[in-house]
Amino acid sequence: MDSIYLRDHHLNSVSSTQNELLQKMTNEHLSRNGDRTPGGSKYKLKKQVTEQEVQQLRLKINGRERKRMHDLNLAMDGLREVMPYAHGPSVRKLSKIATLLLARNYILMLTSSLDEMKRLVGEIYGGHHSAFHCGSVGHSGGHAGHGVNPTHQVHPLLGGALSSTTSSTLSSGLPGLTSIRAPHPLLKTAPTPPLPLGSGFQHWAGLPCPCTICQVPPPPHIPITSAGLTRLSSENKDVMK
DNA sequence: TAGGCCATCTGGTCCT
DNA sequence: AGGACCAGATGGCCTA
Repeated sequence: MDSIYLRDHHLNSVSSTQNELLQKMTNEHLSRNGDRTPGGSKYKLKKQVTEQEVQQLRLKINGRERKRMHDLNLAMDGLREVMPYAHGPSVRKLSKIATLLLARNYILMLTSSLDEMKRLVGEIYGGHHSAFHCGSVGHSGGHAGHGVNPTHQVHPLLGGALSSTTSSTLSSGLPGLTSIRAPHPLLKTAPTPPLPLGSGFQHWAGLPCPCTICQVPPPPHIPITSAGLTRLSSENKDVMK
């Protein structure tokens, strides 16, 4: 298909400056297509070579672009996997735009949940950090996942709270909550019911934390409005039946 | 059948 | 110079 597509639709309009060779060969190709006058044997030989080289170069570039898009799609699939949405063969996968918008809302929801958790911790422990059940207080190392650090010092979600000495910053409400619903025009659809958690979505990556903090029921699930999910929603209805 | 979504090709631009 | 990235164009597939 590639070669056919190349010949029939694009090669005649090639004027690329991707590199000098391609441009030079393209010009020769254009001039050849322009009048189609048969040239001498010397020209014919050069013409054939350049045409092959143009095609090879074009295929090479196309292949790179294809691979790049495939990698992008793989990353998108990886994002879909961690999204709190129903997975499965019978469920249509999220579109790209829906995945990105849903991911944004999900991050905002997690951020607000984190702030709420910080606030609760601040209220419960009131600054008596030494009595914190999770052991010694210290920096957990930023993005280290829960359970990754064998020392298990400070719960990752609480790092910022414990580092703060005042509860004023902790009780600053839920700044991100109001922005959960993205103002994206695609989100004009009616609010969707709470999205079902995917089978792969588990609290703390499937490792139940013994901390009492983690025993606190999670905040009410914020409905994640999804954009352009009308088709998906209808499919889910069928799945739910 | 129209519209949405996607894959692919392509030319241009920027970066290393 | 070569590769990465981006946006436009195009055509196919699917659904309402």
